[in-house]
Amino acid sequence: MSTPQETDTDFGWALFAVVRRYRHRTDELVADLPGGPRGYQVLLGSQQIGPKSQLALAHYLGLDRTVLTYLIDDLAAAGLVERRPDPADRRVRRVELTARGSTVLAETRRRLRGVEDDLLAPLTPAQRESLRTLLHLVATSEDTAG
Amino acid sequence: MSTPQETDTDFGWALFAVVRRYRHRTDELVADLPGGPRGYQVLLGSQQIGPKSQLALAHYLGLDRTVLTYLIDDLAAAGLVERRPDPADRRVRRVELTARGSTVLAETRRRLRGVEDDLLAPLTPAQRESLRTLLHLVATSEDTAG
DNA sequence: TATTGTTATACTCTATAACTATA
DNA sequence: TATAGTTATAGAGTATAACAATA
Repeated sequence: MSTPQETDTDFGWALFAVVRRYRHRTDELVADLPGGPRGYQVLLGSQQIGPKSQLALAHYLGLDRTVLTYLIDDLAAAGLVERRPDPADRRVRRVELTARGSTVLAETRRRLRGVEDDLLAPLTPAQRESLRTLLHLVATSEDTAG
Repeated sequence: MSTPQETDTDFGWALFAVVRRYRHRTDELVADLPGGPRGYQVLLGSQQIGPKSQLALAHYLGLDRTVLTYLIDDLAAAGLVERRPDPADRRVRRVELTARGSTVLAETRRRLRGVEDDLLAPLTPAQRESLRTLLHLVATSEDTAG
């Protein structure tokens, strides 16, 4: 009772609480996409790293390459991405967004942005900016642990 | 190209990136607990809300009550929690931490705290405090969306 | 009739290994 | 021999419904 350290490990707790609410509200927004939330992540990742190999994309997304095969199968069948052979290495399939994939991604991002705004509504604009920046810092900093 | 909104929806991306790293480093710390990460969450939730019904605990944790049954089965078998009948309502089983459960929880929290410190090491102490506070605000604010 | 907790079933997701083709 | 991608299999996790006990 005299040690107010209750909230010390609440970072992990708060992290998962926020994720739970985020997913709860965004699941329906990406439900129409092949692969749902992970399908969206593949589209976003493809745009972010450009036309790389599936393996590179899998590493970037933290997914297993076997999972990525299924996801890309479905996204390609829906015409959102294309597998293009790499002229320099015929084993490699470069994953590229199609024009339609870009459109769908942009539209989905726009709707997700609405949910984010909603979720962060309790914060002031300055606080929102701070939270985005700090979280981005933690997300992109080098991994220091073995 | 002229609209620098690339990072607008990166809140969601950063959120999941941080969670992925957090889980990757903490999974082994809770692997010994019955139920793994979710077992830990049950222990922490039990302490946080006190001896409530399983249904109340399930709601608090965002878990399904059927999942909670299995988790509590395993935690109880390991002597970390106890199901106690509620004298006021014989349908209800109050979930309480045992002395050993409290010890295990405290020790696990201590180790998780080490991982958090590691993860947040790129930030200054002031930034860490800010991030914890802001995330906690978002996590605990009232749900405004239907 | 509604609620708490348990059990049973099926569905999804994930992890592992084996396979093909290229290097 | 090693790597990129695919396929097949089994395991874990999850959701749904049905059930028993109590309110």
